[in-house]
Amino acid sequence: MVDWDDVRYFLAAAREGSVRAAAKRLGVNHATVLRRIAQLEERLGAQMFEKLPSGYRLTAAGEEVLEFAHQMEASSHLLETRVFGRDESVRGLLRVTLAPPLAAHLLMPDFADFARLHPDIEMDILSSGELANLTNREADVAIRVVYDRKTLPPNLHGLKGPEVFGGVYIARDRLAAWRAGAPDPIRWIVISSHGIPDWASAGEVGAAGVPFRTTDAEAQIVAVRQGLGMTTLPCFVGDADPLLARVPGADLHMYGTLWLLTQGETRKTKRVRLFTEFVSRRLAAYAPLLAGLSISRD
Amino acid sequence: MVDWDDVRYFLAAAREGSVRAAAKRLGVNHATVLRRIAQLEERLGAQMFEKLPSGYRLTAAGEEVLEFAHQMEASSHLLETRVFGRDESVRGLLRVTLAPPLAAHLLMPDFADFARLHPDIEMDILSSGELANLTNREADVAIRVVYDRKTLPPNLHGLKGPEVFGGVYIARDRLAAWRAGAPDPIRWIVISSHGIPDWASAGEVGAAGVPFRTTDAEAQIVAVRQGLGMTTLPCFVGDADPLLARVPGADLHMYGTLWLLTQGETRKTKRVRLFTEFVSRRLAAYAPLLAGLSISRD
DNA sequence: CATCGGTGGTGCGAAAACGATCCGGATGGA
DNA sequence: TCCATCCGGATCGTTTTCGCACCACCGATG
Repeated sequence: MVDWDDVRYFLAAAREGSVRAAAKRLGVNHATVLRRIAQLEERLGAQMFEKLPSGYRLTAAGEEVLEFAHQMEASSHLLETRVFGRDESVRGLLRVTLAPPLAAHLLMPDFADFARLHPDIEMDILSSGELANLTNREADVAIRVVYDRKTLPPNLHGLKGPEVFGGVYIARDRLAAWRAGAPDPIRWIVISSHGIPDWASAGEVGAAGVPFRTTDAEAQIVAVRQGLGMTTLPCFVGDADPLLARVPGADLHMYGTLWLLTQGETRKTKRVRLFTEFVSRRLAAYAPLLAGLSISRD
Repeated sequence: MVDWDDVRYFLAAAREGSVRAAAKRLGVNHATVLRRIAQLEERLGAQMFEKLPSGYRLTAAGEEVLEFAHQMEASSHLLETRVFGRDESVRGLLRVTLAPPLAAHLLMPDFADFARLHPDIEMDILSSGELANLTNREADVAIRVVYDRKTLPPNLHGLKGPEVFGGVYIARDRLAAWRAGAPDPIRWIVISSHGIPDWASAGEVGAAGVPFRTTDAEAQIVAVRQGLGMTTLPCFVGDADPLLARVPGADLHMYGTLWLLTQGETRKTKRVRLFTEFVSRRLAAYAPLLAGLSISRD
């Protein structure tokens, strides 16, 4: 008899394209994936993959099997969401996925409040950066900034939040030094994968020199605080930071609209309802900050 | 993450209504089913069953889960049949040789199952009695009862199966009549070429009169059913026959060990591997019956 | 040409799952 | 009533599985 769980390993390997990547995603050792796939191939009596030096590639047989593996996965997800949706108790696990800056600079205190308010809810904040998939039951609630509503997955239920604006920021003392006539060039600080948004202009302060690149948002913010230059930041980050100031003359720009996303059955759960309503209220209170209206321009 | 294979155990328990029956069907220990279901319930965070003294009954949550478990099973079946149907090398002839009683009284339903599972395999059951020679390519697979392992041909690849025991049997109503004091002598029924095995004693029932001889095993069994006397039979024949009973006081005796024998090149072919693995699993499930443990001694 | 990060594959010791076995209790007949 | 036969559950060695540390190999990169 085929071990159904082997199909899960097969599916991961088929998605990731290599045994090691699949193992990383599954949170197990790559040798385990290797063995489970070998076992599945043995029990099915057919090769699912071509074992290339560059990784695993599906054979024709594997392609056909993949279709039914997806079916099994879909049923498995339905099974889990169904039983989760039945759970009306406040106790239990609640997994929230959101962008790291939202967690670190805005909502973490509110999450803490919520956790104190409901000690029986085990909270799991997934802000590693990857978009957790609600349909795959990797999270129960997603908080995302969406620019075009049409890009929202149609199977998710969305609760609309405030709009998010961003601006161009620089360290306060750096700005003062520039006004005092300091000659050092002011550089653009950008996240490597992003580049300089086309809407960002340097305002009255001219940017010069080569860009300074960081890999993540936190390093970017620290770099700006150090006075290396200026960068684009969401207003709720820049305006809330006492060490930063907006670059005069630089315009704000709408990043998008915040959405609280929930999925199918889990939406009915009491703890999901409690959480979304709680966060929705807090977000409404943050609306001016998010829109960049919390400070007067200078 | 939920272990998909746990769903398989859940499904079996839901179908059978008890952990032990599910374990029997799955061919595992009942403690295993117990653990897997407990694990599934823990990971889903909900009870699937009411644990009644009379067995497991599905809860409302379990009923809902059952539907998707069925979906997973259906996908799993499709997955397996697809990969089997895809495998061109499964087509072809498969010749199996085994002793007639094994075919007639034990394995024929399993052969039928295998044939239904693999409609493209043309099966040839050689149970005429003569020992087909694997080395001479008269058969692809041999199922034999071997007493001394050293008598196995060294060039054959053997897959060891359960041990086979035999006992002394008599018709139930004949036994009852004897207990009631019927004066008719109880005769030994033997196959002409065999005689009475030296390990066979009449137990509490004394044997009298001349032996009754038959030429083949089927006639021997029919004769015993008619109440002519008692005879030695493999337990999987005698215990499975509702008209027969063991002679009280007569001991069991080991006939030997079942072996699944394959030869050289044919062993590598898919249909041979499929068949041997299939039969091996079935044989493992028959182990208690073959060992004479399927009924309590009387 | 050396290095470095990626791949699949392989032994070995630790850890988890398993099977065998026993137990207490419910249940249905003799 | 007593006994046999189910049931779920707990315990205890044993087997299987897993994670870890390696290895060889390939390709890109400096």
